[in-house]
Amino acid sequence: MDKEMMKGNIDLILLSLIAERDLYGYEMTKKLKRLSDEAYSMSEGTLYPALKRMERKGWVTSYWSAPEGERRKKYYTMTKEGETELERKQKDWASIQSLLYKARRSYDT
Amino acid sequence: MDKEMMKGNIDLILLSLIAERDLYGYEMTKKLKRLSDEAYSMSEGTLYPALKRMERKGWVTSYWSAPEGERRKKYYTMTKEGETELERKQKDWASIQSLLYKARRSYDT
DNA sequence: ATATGAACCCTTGTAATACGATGTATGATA
DNA sequence: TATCATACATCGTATTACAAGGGTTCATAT
Repeated sequence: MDKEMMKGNIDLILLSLIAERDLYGYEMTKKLKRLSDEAYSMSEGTLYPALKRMERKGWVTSYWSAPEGERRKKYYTMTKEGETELERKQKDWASIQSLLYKARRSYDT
Repeated sequence: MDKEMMKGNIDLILLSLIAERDLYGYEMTKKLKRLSDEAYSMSEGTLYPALKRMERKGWVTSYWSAPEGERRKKYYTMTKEGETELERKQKDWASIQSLLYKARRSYDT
């Protein structure tokens, strides 16, 4: 997978995951790898700053889990603002897709 | 349109346009604006460096047009390498789309 | 004549980003 | 006890998109 193409799409991907259910960071990397059939590995140097950024923007919030005998995990959950932003990004994605479609058929225009 | 989301997609968009037929830079901005129903304006500060970059990578080549009585225009045309790269980027785009699709249905996984 | 604006090309500076490298700690397993 | 997977985090580097600015040419309006 072209890493340059992930630029700008990282947030959309993470928001899509978190919208389904609360996840912790490390779990996201594993899940993305599995969902992409091992094609894409999000580096932790990408993931954790991205989560911080999204929290700062108010799209997600986090909480620590502390069950007995388990390792601590920091879970992320969506906010209303995050849902709004996700919808916005989904629309943008669709717009770019439409633009690409038209570009491939624009010889005479 | 979210400008952060354009990152990494600029090259794909431009390659898609140039693959259809040779274009000059200024023409590309007008065409993109029209194809997007005025929603997206690619700034010239984005366009020209992008074209230079792609030429440096061997994806496109350029030539000046010099018809009588017309302004000079710098046209860009695809190379074999550019076609290969376009196909690669189209596959990457499809992969991300598939990943997004799966992410939205991954509650139990 | 000349002012204006559109068409056309380009560069520079800034902020944001993705990621490799690196660090730390804990729990399980060999 | 050594090692590996799990889990969180930061820093430095290269790359990027874009606003702002600069320049030329041509047509049209004043």
